[in-house]
Amino acid sequence: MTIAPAATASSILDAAQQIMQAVGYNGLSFRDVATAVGIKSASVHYHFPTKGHLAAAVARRYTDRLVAHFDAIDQKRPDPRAALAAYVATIRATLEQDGKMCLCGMLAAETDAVPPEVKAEVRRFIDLNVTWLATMLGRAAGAPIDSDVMRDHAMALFAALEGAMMIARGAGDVSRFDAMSTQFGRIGLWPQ
Amino acid sequence: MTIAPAATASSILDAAQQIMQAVGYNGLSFRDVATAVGIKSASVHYHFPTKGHLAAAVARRYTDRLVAHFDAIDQKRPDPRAALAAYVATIRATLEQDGKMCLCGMLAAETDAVPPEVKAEVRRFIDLNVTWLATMLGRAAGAPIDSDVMRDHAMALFAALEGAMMIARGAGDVSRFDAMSTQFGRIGLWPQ
DNA sequence: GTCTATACGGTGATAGAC
DNA sequence: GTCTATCACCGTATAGAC
Repeated sequence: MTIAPAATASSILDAAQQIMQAVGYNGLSFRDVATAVGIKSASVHYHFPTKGHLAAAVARRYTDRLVAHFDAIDQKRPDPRAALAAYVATIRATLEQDGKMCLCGMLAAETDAVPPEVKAEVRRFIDLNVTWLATMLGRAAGAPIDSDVMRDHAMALFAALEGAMMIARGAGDVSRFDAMSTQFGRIGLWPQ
Repeated sequence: MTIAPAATASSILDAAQQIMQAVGYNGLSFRDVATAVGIKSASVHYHFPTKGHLAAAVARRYTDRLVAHFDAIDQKRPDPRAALAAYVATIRATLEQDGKMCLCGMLAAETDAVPPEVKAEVRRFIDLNVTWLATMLGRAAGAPIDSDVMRDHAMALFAALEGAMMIARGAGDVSRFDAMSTQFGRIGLWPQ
């Protein structure tokens, strides 16, 4: 009986994700991943044959974890306002972890440099966020969910938060994210 | 008398900017720039000794053009609402040009992979946008300009628009930018 | 200013030993 | 599963001819 069947693969995904959130798909290299894990680059190829496979696997796990996170929020926070606050807090935590970008925001910016498998995962990530946010906004408003306006509103909120991560990073001051998300709330981009 | 003293340098900047808006700093290579211009990579090095110099020059010109654009808007559109509408239209035009990112949004995402000279230019770009937007928002509101809240609001608006570019690209549907900017306006992120 | 030639490390990827 | 060895290529950068 194997205790950790895919421990190395998991470590590889961890390292690759961290690198991609810092320097993007183009900045990812098998050598750096291998060094971070403590193996050689050939061993990384054993687990993930190509860079496209590796990046897609990272993005897939990232999105799967988001789904699990949504489930947890839905269970713990029945109030849509509390759920949205928890969502924003999660994004903030990502940024605070050493000033990292959202993985899918980074890949969205790099879209033209990224293989199709990865692009598909980025779209899935965006869709899941928009759908969940639309549901929460709909509940908070008491309006029917999934209307076109709700989805547009949800996408606008999602994009605003992703943009705030990006600009806070670019400004070299992660704390500015808070100032921006406060404004989003104050203006009514999301209900509080 | 030289008619075009720096025609090649200018073409190099054009090509480098286009590439960076598509695939970022990490995706930029001297070879690709040289091919696009129709020269050899050694000739690119003659004009811009290192990649850092080249990228910083691209970013500097990009920001200088923004300043000129602001001056033009200020002259032609005394009404702050009209000025803001012109600003949003400019961003939209950037995105529609073959689905490209804002150069500085791209570099902001890539921040950890970018040399300090370039980072400084990105910060200048952000500051200029925030300052100008704060001025316009202040005028539109009739409130005193440059208050802290105005700057936070301006930065939130700027980040939201940058995020909308990024997510529209990632979603593979540039037209979604319009849906999002409409929402920003509807909600009151900027006065209309 | 632009070229050819070249140096030299990084990079994705594979073959084959252990 | 992981290693060593190797590959062909891409990348930045420089020297020196024209």
